[in-house]
Amino acid sequence: MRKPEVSGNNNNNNNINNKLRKGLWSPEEDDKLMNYMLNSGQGCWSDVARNAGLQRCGKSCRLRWINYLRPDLKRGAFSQQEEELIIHLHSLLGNRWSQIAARLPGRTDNEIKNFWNSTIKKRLKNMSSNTSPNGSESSYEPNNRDLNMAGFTTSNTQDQQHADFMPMFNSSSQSPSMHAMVLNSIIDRLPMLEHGLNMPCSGGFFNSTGPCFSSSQSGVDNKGIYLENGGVFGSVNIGAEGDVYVPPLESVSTTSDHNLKVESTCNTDTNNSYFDDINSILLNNCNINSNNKRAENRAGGVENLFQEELTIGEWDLEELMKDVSSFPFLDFSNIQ
DNA sequence: AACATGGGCAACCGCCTACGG
DNA sequence: TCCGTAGGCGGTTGCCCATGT
Repeated sequence: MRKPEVSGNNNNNNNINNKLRKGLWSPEEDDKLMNYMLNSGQGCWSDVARNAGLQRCGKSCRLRWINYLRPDLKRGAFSQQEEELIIHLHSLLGNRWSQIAARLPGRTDNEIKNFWNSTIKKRLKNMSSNTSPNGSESSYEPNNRDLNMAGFTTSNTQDQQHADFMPMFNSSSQSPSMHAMVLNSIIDRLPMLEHGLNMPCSGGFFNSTGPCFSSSQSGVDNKGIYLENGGVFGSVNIGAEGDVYVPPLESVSTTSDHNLKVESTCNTDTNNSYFDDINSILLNNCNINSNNKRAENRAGGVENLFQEELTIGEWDLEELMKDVSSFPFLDFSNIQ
């Protein structure tokens, strides 16, 4: 965070640029940007800044909108399910925060990045040091190896299968374009969380079925505030008092026509989905009610995890490419 | 009560890419 | 083909606040 300030070191002769503000956004600025975006929709961000009467650069407006003002933001603490999915996705994608964020509706890349750096990384590091006293402390970067160190041990076979999958990201023999194609294909098939009350329906994500950014409060109809203005997104989950409603994440599912389908209730006491088991390991010694059944199922759950990835790894490229375009995943790049 | 410390997170920075002229 | 501009993204900074001493 930074104190609001007026940028005075700009050599640009443009008067506007000379008075660009930096630092924290005031409520008035937020109002201006919010009103402009709701009324006019998004155009060129520098135009947004200018037309909204903001003495901010376009980038700053974009960031403020994406990370704070966007009505579909969930905010609040990350649920366990979200946390587990982040860990899982990070193990596959690394620091591709935007890709990870695309699988967690209502979460921003910045938010996830911060969460990872402040919470998960620290936790994994602690567990790493606990599990392997001789482990090196320097240049720590949680990855699959760290997850293994932290208890994600698998049979040799499955480990190898997992390893067989991951080199797709590392192979130096692939051309960059092929590399990107394969990566994007796989990324597009990763599981994503859905809003508990906004399950994908006929029109895709963010359609209006749940308590939304209701017309009674916002003056926009529930067809989606930006859909009409250029297809930004449909209605969103905002709580009754304007608070962001954090719906229970009932399930993780990648909709009907996908091979990859993971269902998991968000209950730390139930079932042995792999998310639950990851959690039981990562949150080892934490205050989670783990029953005996869960303990017994840990190993099996981890196997499930890698079995899941094995399933991904077994898809052939043709099949991947065939289905890529059919995915209804929310792509925030389309709304910016 | 005062001060020190560390965590959380909003915002900025710099680089890269896409795109239009 | 080159160049300028805007958008996108990951890394980093620095302030606020809770907690500890």
